[in-house]
Amino acid sequence: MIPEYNERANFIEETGMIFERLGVTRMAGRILGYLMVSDKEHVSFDELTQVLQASKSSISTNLKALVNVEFVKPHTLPGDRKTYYMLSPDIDWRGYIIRRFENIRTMNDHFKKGLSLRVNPKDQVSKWLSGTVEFYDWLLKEYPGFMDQWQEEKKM
Amino acid sequence: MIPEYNERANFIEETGMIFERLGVTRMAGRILGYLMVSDKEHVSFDELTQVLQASKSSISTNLKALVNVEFVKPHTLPGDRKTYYMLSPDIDWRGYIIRRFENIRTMNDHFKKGLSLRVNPKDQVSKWLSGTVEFYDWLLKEYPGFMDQWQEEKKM
DNA sequence: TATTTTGTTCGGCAAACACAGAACCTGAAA
DNA sequence: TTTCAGGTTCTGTGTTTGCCGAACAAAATA
Repeated sequence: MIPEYNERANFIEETGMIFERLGVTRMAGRILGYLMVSDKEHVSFDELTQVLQASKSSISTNLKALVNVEFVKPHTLPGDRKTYYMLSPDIDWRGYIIRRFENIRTMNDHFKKGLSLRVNPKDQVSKWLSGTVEFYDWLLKEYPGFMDQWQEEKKM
Repeated sequence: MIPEYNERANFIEETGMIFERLGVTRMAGRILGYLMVSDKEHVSFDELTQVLQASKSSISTNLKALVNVEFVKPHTLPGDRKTYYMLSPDIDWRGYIIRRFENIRTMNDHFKKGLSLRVNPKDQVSKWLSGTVEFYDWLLKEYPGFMDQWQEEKKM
């Protein structure tokens, strides 16, 4: 049973909304959405402008951004001047998680700095800060090992 | 050695920038920054407007938002009409991490939906999608147990 | 009752940003 | 050497958003 046109269209728009909420542009999300539900292995620039009904400039800009963060991979063919695009087959969602943990590292380092600026290292706020730092230090130390378990389990 | 005025001022601005990048307003970040380095246990509304040189409206709005997400806790004193504010002593950073994982759940559910819309469940994109879903399913199942180890280790 | 304190809320402005359209570029083909 | 295909970059515009100031509570005080 072939999915309805509207189901796909909805999916694309939803992808737009989801990624927009994550701080990416709506259009970039739509591109990803289309790449996910298109049954072609790779899609041309022109097809994107048409199916998403967007301007070339918007597609161009967002596509470049997606290629930059390696979510999308350009694909070329001999004797064809066009560039085609596909979901990067090696998007590393594990790496994506790791990058998010790095945000936490930034935050944790900042907390340490805050702690160092406090006069009384034993008052309520200081205690709170050091408790937080303690937890994050633990988390940042342990999470790579935790994530490695995935590889282990897959081998079995 | 008492920290320089400027070190604290810098810290506050940096906190603003960090939280802004996380999608919170700069002003909310500054409030948190000040609460972290102020040596008072709790801080009045008025003090915030003065030290951050911001309007009452901005402080009011951002403070309410921070109280709403339970990063900041209001504190009142008998015989005092003012409300004081402090870092919520039980900000749950573990819970914060968990909430971020919920974003991943949304994404993962969306990927499953995308997968269901594909005609050929064995082509490249489908494989990529199912690989991703597999990893995220694993992650979402296992991470609470992983995080619980923190409680265990602390008990020892 | 009038005034002050302690905020909240509303209207508006300025900056940021996503997108569109058009001008522009580059390399192949005619 | 023009023309065209395939994009990219620049400029303008509508929308969103953070912040401010001013108007507006509400409750204590005078």
